[in-house]
Amino acid sequence: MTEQRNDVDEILSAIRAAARRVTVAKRTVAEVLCDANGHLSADEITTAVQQRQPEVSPSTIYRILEEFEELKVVVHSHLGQSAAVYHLSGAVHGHLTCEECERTVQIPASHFDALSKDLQKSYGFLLDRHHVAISGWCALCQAAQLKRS
Amino acid sequence: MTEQRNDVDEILSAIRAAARRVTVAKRTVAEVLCDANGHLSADEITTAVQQRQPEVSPSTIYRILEEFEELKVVVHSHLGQSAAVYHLSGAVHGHLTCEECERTVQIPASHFDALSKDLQKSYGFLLDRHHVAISGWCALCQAAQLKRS
DNA sequence: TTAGATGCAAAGACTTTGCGCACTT
DNA sequence: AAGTGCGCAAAGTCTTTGCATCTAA
Repeated sequence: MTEQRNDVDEILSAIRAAARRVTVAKRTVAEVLCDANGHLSADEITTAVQQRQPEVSPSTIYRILEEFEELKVVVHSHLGQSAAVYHLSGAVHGHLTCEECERTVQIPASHFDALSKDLQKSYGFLLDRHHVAISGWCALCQAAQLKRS
Repeated sequence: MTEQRNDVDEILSAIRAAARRVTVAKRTVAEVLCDANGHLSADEITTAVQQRQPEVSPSTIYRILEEFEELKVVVHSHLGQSAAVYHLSGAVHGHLTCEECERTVQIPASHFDALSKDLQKSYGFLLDRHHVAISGWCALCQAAQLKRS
């Protein structure tokens, strides 16, 4: 219940600024996203929202997430093989996903500074720092694999 | 019809080495993958295979691709928002996907050398060079956006 | 011969859409 | 009052699975 009122209010302001309507469902999604320190799948968001507002349907969650992305307050990425995950766009970071244990860790976007410059220079490509999702193997799974062989 | 016999044969050898069976469907999938210089979605692979062998069903394609991934001859990534794409693991490269036009370009894996070292050092994370998929905006869409504003 | 591979159809996971009512502004 | 937003249910897309049949080895 560590609602960061500031963040929630920022989202609600963005909604008003865009002349969209502030509803209970949107407010609750905003709260859930602010409470979560990491990324959540649409399904996890739905569950969390329904704990507070059981009437909210999954399709509404998707519509709200879509709206939040348009408003640039939320961002999603596709990690691993499964469903998309959503998080506040304020938290600029990359994702490292282990192909073995499927766990994901977040790292500061600064790790991608050099790569970003390189791609800009070589290909004119502007890297989306919110969206960086790297696959590989985490330290633990590497160690486990070594032990096995 | 530029079948690279070498690559195809390598795949077939890998199948035999794993005591799996070489079938018409597998051979055709291997040929399609070798013919394609880039990455293909499961659906595109199915279509291409069915042009040569109309009887092959989508589920078989998925099963074959799964087997090929186990054998480490094929790799898939999730680009953009849509379906997974598959390609030979021999072709080590990263993907840059434009969020605007959805186009993807391949770049040499060497661009990720520095990042790879950094992640290894900072997090013990071993980057999967086959799987790197970066989102952002291509030069053309950036230019178009500038013009608009 | 016989275990693995396939085709078909059905199920599953995730996401989007149509429609009429409800709620925000 | 006016029109956006919502719940519900159905459809859509991509992928997996069960089972009987077929086939490579």
